[in-house]
Amino acid sequence: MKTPLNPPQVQAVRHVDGPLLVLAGAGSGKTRVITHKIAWLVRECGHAPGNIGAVTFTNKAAREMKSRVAALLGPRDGRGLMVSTFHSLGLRILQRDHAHLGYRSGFSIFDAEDARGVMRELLRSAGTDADQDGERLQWRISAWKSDMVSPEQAISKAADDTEHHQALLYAEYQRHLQAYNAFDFDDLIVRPVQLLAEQPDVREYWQNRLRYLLVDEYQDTNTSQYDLLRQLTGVRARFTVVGDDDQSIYAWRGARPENLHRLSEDYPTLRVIKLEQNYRSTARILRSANALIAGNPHLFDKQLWSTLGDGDPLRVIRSRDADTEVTRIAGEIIQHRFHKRTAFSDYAILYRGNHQARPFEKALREHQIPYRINGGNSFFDKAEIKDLMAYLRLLVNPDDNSAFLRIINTPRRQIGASTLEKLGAYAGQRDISLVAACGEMGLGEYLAERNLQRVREFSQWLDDMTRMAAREPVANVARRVLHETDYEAWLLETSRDPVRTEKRMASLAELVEWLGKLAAREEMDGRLDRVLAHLSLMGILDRQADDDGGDQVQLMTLHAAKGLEFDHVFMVGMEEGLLPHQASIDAETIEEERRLCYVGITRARRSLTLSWAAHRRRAGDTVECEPSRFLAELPTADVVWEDPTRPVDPEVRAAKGRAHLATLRDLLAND
DNA sequence: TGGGGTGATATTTTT
DNA sequence: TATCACCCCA
Repeated sequence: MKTPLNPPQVQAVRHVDGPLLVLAGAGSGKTRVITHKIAWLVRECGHAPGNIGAVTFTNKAAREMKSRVAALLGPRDGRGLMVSTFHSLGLRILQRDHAHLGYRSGFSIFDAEDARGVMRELLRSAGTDADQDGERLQWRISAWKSDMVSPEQAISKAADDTEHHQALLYAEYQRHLQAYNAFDFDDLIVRPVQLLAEQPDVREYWQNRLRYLLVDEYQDTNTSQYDLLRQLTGVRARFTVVGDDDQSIYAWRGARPENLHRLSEDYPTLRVIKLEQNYRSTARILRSANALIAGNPHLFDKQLWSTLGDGDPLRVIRSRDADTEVTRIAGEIIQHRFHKRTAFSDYAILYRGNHQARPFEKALREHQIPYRINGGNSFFDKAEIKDLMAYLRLLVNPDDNSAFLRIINTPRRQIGASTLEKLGAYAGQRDISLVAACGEMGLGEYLAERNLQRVREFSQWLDDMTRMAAREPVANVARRVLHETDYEAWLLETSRDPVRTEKRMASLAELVEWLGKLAAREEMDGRLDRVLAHLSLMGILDRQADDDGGDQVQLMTLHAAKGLEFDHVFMVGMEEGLLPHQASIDAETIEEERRLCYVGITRARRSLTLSWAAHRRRAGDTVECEPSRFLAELPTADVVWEDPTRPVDPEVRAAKGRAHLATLRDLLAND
C-alpha cells in the first residue's frame, strides 16, 4: 500500500499526548495505523523504541507487526522495540520480578495439558469421582482468572455448592502451582497485574520502561488484560488501543468488549477516532455487512464505505443436502478459477465449526483441488516434543512435578504406578518435590529395594544432567538427553513403525535446532530457562507460517478467519442452528453470532457466496434446515438468491423472525 | 502396555 | 452418526 494515510488515520497517528481509542472497521488499515504510529513516536516524538510496547493477541500478529515496523523504520531505528503478545509481555515482567511472588528463577510454564493434569489429581484426592469434571474445572478457574477473581474471592462469592467446591479446588490448584514453581497461561497476565498493583517499585520500573503502549484487537481483551494495560500506563495514560466492537467474537472465552466503553469512563480525556474507509472489499459486500450488523445494538455507530465500486452481487446458493453443497462448491471453484484465471489461494471456505471441514476436505481431494486447513495440530502438541520439553523443564526446575510425571517412565524405567504413588505420598508428607523425594534417604523405608534402586538411578542421572546443563550450550543439552535416554530406540520399540519414528526424530531435530537458534538470541543470554519459557508460548512453529505460501484453497472457521482477507469467500452452512449456532440463539448470544457472520462477510475482497443446505445430518439423523436468519438481513439489492421465488422484503422478514423464515423455506423448497 | 471395545457427546481457541 | 477418550484385558 503506497497510498498516503487518510485524514482520520493521520489524526490517530499524531494523537500522542493522551489516551486514544481507534475504532477501526474491518479492512480500514488498523495495522498500518499502529505501525505508522510507532514510527511517528520514534521519529517525531523522540521516543526511544525501547520505551514503546505494542501488544497483540497472537504470535502471528506480533510477527507481522514486527516485520511491518521494521520495513518502515529499518532494522536499526527499531532496535529494542517491544512487540509482543500479552502473554510474553507478562512473561517478561515475571522473569524480572517473580521473586516478589515467592517464585524462583527457572519457573515452568504449564500448558493446558499440564494444568489439566494437576486438576485431575486434585479432583481425585478430593474424592470427586468424575474424571471429566476436570475440563469444567479448568474452564471455571480460567474464567475466574480472566476476571481477576482470586481464590479467596471465588470462595466467598460462590453461588452454590458446586461453585464453592470448585473455588476450594481453585485455591488448592494455585497452591500446587506455587509449589511446582510454575505459572499457567492465565497466570502470565494475572500475576503481573498483581505484582504491579502491590509492588510500587515494580510498577515504577515497568511504567518507566514502557512509556507508550499500543494494543491491537482491543475488543478481545479480558478483564485481566485491561488491568494490565491500566497498571502499565498508570496516570500518564499514554496509550493507543485499536479495536472494533463489531468484530468481538470471543466473549465466550472471557473477552470483555465492554472494555471499549469502560475506557471513556475510566479515562475522561479519551479521544475516539473512527476509521470507516475500507480498502478491502467492494461496496456491495460492505453494504451487506453494514446492513447485517445494524441488527445489533451499538454505542459507537460505524458505516464502512469504499471507493472500489459495487462489484458483483453476493450470491445465496441453496443445496439439497450437505453432499450436494460440498461438490457444488468444489465445482464452482474449479470453474471460476478457470474463467477468471485466479489462483486456488484466492479462495476461502469459511464455516462455523471445525467438524464442517471434513466433507469439504473429501470433496476437494476428489476434485484434486489443493487445500490447506487452518488450525488444528500444533507442533507443540506432539508427544515427542512435549517429552523433550519436559526433560528440559525438569533440568531447569526440579520442582516441576508435571514434567517429572510425564517423563519418569518415558522411555520406560520400570517405575510403576504404585512406586509413584508411594513416592508422591512421601513427597507430599514432607512438602518436597518428587525429584527431591527421589534423592532422600528416608525413602528406603517405603520402597522395595529394586524400586528404590531405579528411582535412585534416575535421580542420580538427573543430577548429572543438571550439572551438565549449567555449562553446556542449550542444543547440546537437548541432544544429550535424547541420546542418553535412548529415545529413538524407545520410539521404534513402541511404534514399530520406522517411518513414523523417523518423522518424530525429525521433529525433535527441528526442536533442537530451534533451541540452538533461540539460545543465540541476545535477550536469551544462552539460558535454557529463558529459551524454554519462550518456546512454551510459541504455539505454532514459524516454519508453518512460511508454509502457507502454496497455492491452496483456504479452509477455516469463521473465528480463525478474523484478521485475514481473500478475494473469493464461500461461507457455508448458512443455516439456523449452525450459524447462528443452536447453542447461541438466546437474546444475548445471538449478537455474537451476528458479529461472527459480519466477520465472515468482511473477509471477502471481491466476491462472496453464502451457501446453505435444505437437509443435513445432525447428531445421527437427517434434519430439515432453514436458511440462516442472517441471510434475510442482507440488503435485497446487493444479493442474488439463486432461487427467484425468494420474497423480497428483508426488513419485514427480519422483524417477523423465525416463523416467517419457515414460510420462506417452504417457498424455496421447490425440488 | 497397547489395542480394542464401550459409552458418552456433539461451538468457537490462544497462549 | 462419528469420534474420542477411557478402561480393561490379554
